[in-house]
Amino acid sequence: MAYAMSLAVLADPTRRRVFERLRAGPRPVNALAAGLPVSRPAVSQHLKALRDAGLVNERSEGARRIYSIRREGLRELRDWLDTFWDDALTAFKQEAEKSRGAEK
Amino acid sequence: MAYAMSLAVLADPTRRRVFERLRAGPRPVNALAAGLPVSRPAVSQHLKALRDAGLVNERSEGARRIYSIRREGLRELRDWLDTFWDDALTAFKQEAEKSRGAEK
DNA sequence: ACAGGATGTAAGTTGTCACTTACGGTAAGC
DNA sequence: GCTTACCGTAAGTGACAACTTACATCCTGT
Repeated sequence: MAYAMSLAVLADPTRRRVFERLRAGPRPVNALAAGLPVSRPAVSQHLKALRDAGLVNERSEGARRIYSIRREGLRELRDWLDTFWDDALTAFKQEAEKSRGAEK
Repeated sequence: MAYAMSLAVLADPTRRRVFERLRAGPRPVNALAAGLPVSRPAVSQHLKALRDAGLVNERSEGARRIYSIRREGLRELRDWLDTFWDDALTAFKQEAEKSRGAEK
């Protein structure tokens, strides 16, 4: 059920840009917001959403909050996508298709 | 860039339910809309969105329009997800982390 | 040709959400 | 202590998108 939240959270372009920036390594909010066309509070809100979805980790370092990618949070979404490649399912689908008749 | 559209399209719960129903095989709009808490036109609109994103195929069979999953449409999203597991990237990230010292 | 079923599309409404500004809190430096 | 930087949160606003109803279109029987 968590893959639904991952999809919803990653669907927003700005939020996705923040998430992708974290691929280069852990970053404080300042660095994540720099250069983006939105305000820093907006980035904070996006980070909260990412955190609630389990997609990022948060760690305090003095006055800074360091965010980093949490790969585990992506696993459910990945698994869900894989269900569309499942062999048994594909076989069933092809069989149903074949026994159907003609196309177009 | 197509993975962005896939994310946006699959983020909607109702649209995702329609898409998941197609796992059982090709279906006409009628069958897809049956039992859903929304009207049939709503399902039609969702199918258009899925089609524009390349996630489903459409085939005419008499008066019916038969929709089916198009797995190719999911590949970019799948590849994008994989970039977060990429080994070379992880190595780079760990190295950058190690040789850090100064940031900002 | 007409009726009925199946589907796409137009137009309008409403809720949600991403954004902004303003403010509060904490940590580090002078 | 005071100031400044860093960050989260509250409140309000505007745009978009998912939905509805109504209508247009195409196909199939009779």
